[in-house]
Amino acid sequence: MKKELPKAYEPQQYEDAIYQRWEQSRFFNPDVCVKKGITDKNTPTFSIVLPPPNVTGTLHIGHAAMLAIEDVLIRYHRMKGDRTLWVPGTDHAAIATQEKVERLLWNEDQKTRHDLGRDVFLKRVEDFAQDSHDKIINQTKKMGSSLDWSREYYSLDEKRNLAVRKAFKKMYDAGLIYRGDRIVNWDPKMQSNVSDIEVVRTEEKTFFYYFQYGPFVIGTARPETKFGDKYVVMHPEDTRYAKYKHGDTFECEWINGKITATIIKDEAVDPEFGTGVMTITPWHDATDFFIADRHGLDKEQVIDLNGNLLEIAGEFAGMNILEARPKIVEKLTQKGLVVRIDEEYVSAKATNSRGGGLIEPQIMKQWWVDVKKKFVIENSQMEGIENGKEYSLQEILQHAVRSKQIEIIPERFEKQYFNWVDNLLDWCLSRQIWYGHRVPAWYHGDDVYVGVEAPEGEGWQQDSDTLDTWFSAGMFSFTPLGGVDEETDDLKNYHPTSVLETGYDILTFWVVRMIMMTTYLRGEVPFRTVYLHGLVRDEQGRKMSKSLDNIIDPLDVSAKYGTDAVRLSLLLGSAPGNDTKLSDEKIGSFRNFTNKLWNISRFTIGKVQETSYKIQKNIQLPQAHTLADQYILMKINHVVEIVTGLLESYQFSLAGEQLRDFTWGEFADWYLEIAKVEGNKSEILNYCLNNILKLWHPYMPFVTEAIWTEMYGEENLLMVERWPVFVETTTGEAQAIQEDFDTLQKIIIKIRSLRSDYKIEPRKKVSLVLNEDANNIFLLLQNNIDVLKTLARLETVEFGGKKPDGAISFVENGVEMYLNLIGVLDIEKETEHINKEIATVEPYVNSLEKKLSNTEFVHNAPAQVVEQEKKKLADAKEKLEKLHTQLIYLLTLRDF
RNA sequence: GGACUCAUAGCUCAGUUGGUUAGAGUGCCACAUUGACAUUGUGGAGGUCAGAAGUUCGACUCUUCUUGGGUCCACCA
Repeated sequence: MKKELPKAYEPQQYEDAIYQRWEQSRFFNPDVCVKKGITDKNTPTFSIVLPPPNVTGTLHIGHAAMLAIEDVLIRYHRMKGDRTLWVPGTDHAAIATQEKVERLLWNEDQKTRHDLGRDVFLKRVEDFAQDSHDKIINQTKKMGSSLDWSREYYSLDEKRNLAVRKAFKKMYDAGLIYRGDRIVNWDPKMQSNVSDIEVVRTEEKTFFYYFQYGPFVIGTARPETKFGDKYVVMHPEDTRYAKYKHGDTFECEWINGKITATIIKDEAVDPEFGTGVMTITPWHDATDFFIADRHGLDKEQVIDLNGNLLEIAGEFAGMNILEARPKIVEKLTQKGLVVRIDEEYVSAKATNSRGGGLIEPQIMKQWWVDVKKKFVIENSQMEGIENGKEYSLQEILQHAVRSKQIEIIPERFEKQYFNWVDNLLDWCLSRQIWYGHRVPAWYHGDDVYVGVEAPEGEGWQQDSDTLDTWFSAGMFSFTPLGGVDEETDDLKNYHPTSVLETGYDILTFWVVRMIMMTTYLRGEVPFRTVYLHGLVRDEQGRKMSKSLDNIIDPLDVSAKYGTDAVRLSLLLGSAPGNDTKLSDEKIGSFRNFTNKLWNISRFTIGKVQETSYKIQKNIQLPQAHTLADQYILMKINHVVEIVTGLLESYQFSLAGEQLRDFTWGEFADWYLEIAKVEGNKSEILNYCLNNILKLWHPYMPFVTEAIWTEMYGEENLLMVERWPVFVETTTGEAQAIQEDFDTLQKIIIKIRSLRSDYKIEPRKKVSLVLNEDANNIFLLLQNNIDVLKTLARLETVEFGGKKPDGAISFVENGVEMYLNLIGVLDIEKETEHINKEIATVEPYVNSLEKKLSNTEFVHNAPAQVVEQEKKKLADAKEKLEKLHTQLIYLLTLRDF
């Protein structure tokens, strides 16, 4: 016989040891499960590749939410018997990690990466990354994540690097990757180009200047770019400027003397904005760049890569642009060319989301993915994409989701997906940072060689640029399982993966790129389902950030409340794709529930051990002896069905709430209380607890495993037990049980409520009398008389009696009942009570009568609904009648 | 400028093809507590479902508009 469990669950005493047992079992690896006969090798597979956390530090609570959701899916599928694989990894996060280390380097040593040189700097980044990696892995394990560590990968390791080089070469050979001069987002601070989605725009108040430019007045927020402006552009339909013709030239006085300007008509100009006329700076503005491109105009560089003015600026050459701006305006003022200045102008300032450098557009040679170029596909396994036909990457992206070969949950994010994909622009791949995969291109004179390996011969030099981190990330559905052009068992078994679970904030960064890269390289989708979760915010709904000091560290709260409580607080009370608010209080309330489950188990096990019954692990549906037994067995079966359905449809919050309501509300508050009365329930208690632990395991792996160990010993792991199976029953039977139990519950609650209203001491027992028309529930109450008496604290129950003097009446299921409260009945109070109840029932009856007398309702509504309403009316009327009788009785009493 | 999303009890949220006297958790109030449960139990108060119009026999649910939060996209100099 085992020892009694401790009174309270202390997570710290169990969690680490349990995780170790899981790891030592090696059951996180599906191959081991098959080998040990736990999983059948012919069952379906279920696979997830963990979105690899960036090695930029430690995990935040958002990662913990991601781990919790994925672990629920994984543990559920593993228990269901699927060959279940969850692959861990970490991401080098090129730009983010380099920026972080550069910042540290500057703060600690006041040095830049250039002071150290490429090799030394990279060593420093790698050390930092390694340190981050180790912390992240520890945290991930602490959260209970059942990841297959034998398959762990790093986005910058040798295998992933080979995949990057192969993919690049393949796409280059197909003409999908090209090198070209385009306008890019240059960050002078980081000395790198960044992609459009890495740029954030914030509104900022600036001055907006109106300058005289020949016969025109032009507006600009950036006078420092205007040196080279020699084209003046207006809308072709703008009647104000109809007399000027496209291509006309004129001479005018400008910043550094006379220039010749050319008139250009282009629809990109908004006649409503400013004066409807502008000059363009194609080298430093994207709009201007495209205008210049359309008309074949000259492009001249004005600002260098450090943000300083070039020779073209004359006396301002070498000056930083921000320093030069007021001086240029001053000079133009002296020349009488400033018309006016709008000081309240709001413009969108572009900054690098990593590091915050001010973006200065520049024309530069970079590597790009051409998303619109058609290519002949040869490896397609996708429906609707035929081999030998031509498609562009963009078309395949559209098709994959439109044809539902990839399902996005919640569905509304499909709109965001298409909004992005339909307007897709070429993807700029190259970055001038050092940390990351190198562009696999080599130069020798004017020759460019793109390949997996460096070319033979002297004098070749590798491109110094690195690749956008999302280029390698775009292959993460398959590179952890096998390489490009390589068929491994893992790829055969686990790819496409079942679901990509990630935050909605990286739908465009990552999800789109994964679909693009994988459909091209493998001819199949990377995953079947995309499940997007929301962001975790603080209790006031703000984003968590260091500056607000509102960060909740998963390790802190895990130590304080236990990992299971943290997981529950992240899983419950949130909807897919919606942000959730988290607070200490919320986690605390789930810690309470964890402890409740512990005590439920403690009591249940104790109860069973009082009898000669021996606890079983594999237990069939037991025989019910009482209504309560029938009820709880029916209920647990029902919960299995509901929870399984909700998990299958990714409704983690609802599934958890259903389980909690069942466990706390039905099982603990009712069934266990009844079990104390009825006794002799070892088998059913064993059955219930067994199933409850299994159902909770995906949500609360530690406490359930700890209890399981107490019940069945160290040699059994709940983690690989079989998920409960829903048993088909006749619905009529279940409904009858439900109705009977409902009636019993309602009577007990009513009596408790009356006792509370009349301030009857909990210890004091009272008597219940049911009048003579109690036939319909006579048997029900007779059969459950002990339960009724104990839970409602009744001395006696008398059937078919008359109303005792001084008793209060109530109606339940059409039966009038009297609670004998001799000496405590307060006529005034009771009158008030009844009146209050009448006041709620009367309008209800009226509304039902009105509804049913409405012939349109009776004709148009389905017969079933009409019947339902009729029954409601009959019940309510009966109740109202009895309330009136009671009221009259009270009035006669008062008259005495 | 184009979209998306949210608005239900003090707080956090359910409410899935339109038919409920609108629910839960938490907080609050009252009572109880050697009892599996420091972290418990029982009971209670608390909502014109943001506002307006429409469709319908019937709207928290569908449509349109308004108001107020949040988010994404976009080359307004």
